[in-house]
Amino acid sequence: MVQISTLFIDIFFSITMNKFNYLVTSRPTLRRLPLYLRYLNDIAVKGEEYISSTCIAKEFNFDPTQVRKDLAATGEVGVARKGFKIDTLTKAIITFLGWDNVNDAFLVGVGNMGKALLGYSGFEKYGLNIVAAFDKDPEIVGKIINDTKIITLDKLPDLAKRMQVRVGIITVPADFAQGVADLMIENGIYAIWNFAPVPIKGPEDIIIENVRLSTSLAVLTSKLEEKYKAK
Amino acid sequence: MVQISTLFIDIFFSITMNKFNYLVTSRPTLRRLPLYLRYLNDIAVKGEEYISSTCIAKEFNFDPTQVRKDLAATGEVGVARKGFKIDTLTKAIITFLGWDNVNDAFLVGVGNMGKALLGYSGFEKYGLNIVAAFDKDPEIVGKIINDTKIITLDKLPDLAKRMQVRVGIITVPADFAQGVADLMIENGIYAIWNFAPVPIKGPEDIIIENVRLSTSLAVLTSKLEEKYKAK
DNA sequence: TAGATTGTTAATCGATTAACAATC
DNA sequence: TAGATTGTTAATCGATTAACAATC
Repeated sequence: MVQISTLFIDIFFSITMNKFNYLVTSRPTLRRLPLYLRYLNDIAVKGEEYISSTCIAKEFNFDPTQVRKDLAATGEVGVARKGFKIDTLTKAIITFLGWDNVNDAFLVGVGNMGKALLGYSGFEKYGLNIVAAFDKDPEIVGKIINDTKIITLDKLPDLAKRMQVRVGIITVPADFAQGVADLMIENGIYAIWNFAPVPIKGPEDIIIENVRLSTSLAVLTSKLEEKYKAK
Repeated sequence: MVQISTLFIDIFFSITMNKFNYLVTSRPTLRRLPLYLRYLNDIAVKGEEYISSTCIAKEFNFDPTQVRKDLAATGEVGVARKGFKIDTLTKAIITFLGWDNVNDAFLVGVGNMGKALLGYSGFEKYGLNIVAAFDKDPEIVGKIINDTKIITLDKLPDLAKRMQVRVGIITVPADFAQGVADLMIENGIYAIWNFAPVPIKGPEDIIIENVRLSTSLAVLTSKLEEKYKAK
């Protein structure tokens, strides 16, 4: 399988093409919360008990008010003069993001990107548990990568239904992405994390996150352009 | 090397931590342009000569005015009643994004993610040419992946200076990311595409794009949460 | 008490959308 | 000409930032 070409024609920003957009929390906030979480982890190690919004804001060059508003979204309340209790705040963010509810996930496409994702054992931290990986290539089927067995794609429908899997990860080449997505949706998967370089589409009630590298690259290269011009 | 753990603790949205922010064009526009580009490619194949903003907007569920404003940023002008000439518009976007100026790039960290990036041969399309890859692991050094030779990291300073490389791609584990970034910056690299799960920092004039998966995942999982709650 | 920090309301800023005259 | 589409100006919308009283 020519897996990798899949991945990087396009990546780096998630746009949900669907109108499943009744997000209570704004996207910017949702994007910042994981940043805070990592920072909280860093400082928790140092033995601190409280952290102020001012302090978090400084770390990321954000506005303290913005940080407080973001944190308010999680329901956590701070203490005047002290700030936020690190351990409960951490838990609040994790709960808010749904990272304490583990979701079983299927991954389809065991190319380079698929392998990279399988190799990463930290997804549980984010509430994602890849229970099976699928591919069409008989060379790969049957192998075990990072404790995950590679299964032939034909078995996905049956397994998805029996295991009640809700999340699908797509790491196949562009041409197959929509087909795999359709197959997933047909079989009860309703949240799709798409790493293929084409955005996939689905019914409005399906949650789709398209990962794009090209978007990231566009920001980088256009800044480079401006820098060249400035010289 | 435990490469993969690097990658996916965190990804999926690019935040430049630096204040190198005199972007003439807004980030939202910059993120949409690559989408248009892909769409233009799709329809160019069908033999159309002109495309209207209305039509592009429909494809992405955007507002036609927004599309026109985005396209205006590239300097391309449309024709009333017809729309935009597909081939010149395509070129205008590519030029605007700087994707026609090929930048030589170094990649550091040949783990799963590094390999995935090396395996993807389409970066030239985005103005990126990975000329060398570096790693510390003697097992990998000397091997050739997708026509790119893996070189020992010690040689980076010398080569970066001699080859005048400006762009660095970081695909090492979290703990090494900042160190690699510092090494790059010391040796004249001033644009860094960081795939490590920790944001890297640098002087204000250094262009840094941090790729985060966790951000993408946060949007996905929080939507899942809301969906569960709704039920 | 004094003062840092919270939570909240109001002001600002920027991006999206609406309105519309000009064009081909 | 008629009418779809452009480019642009104005209105709206939403997110960020400022201001500040309440708190510990």
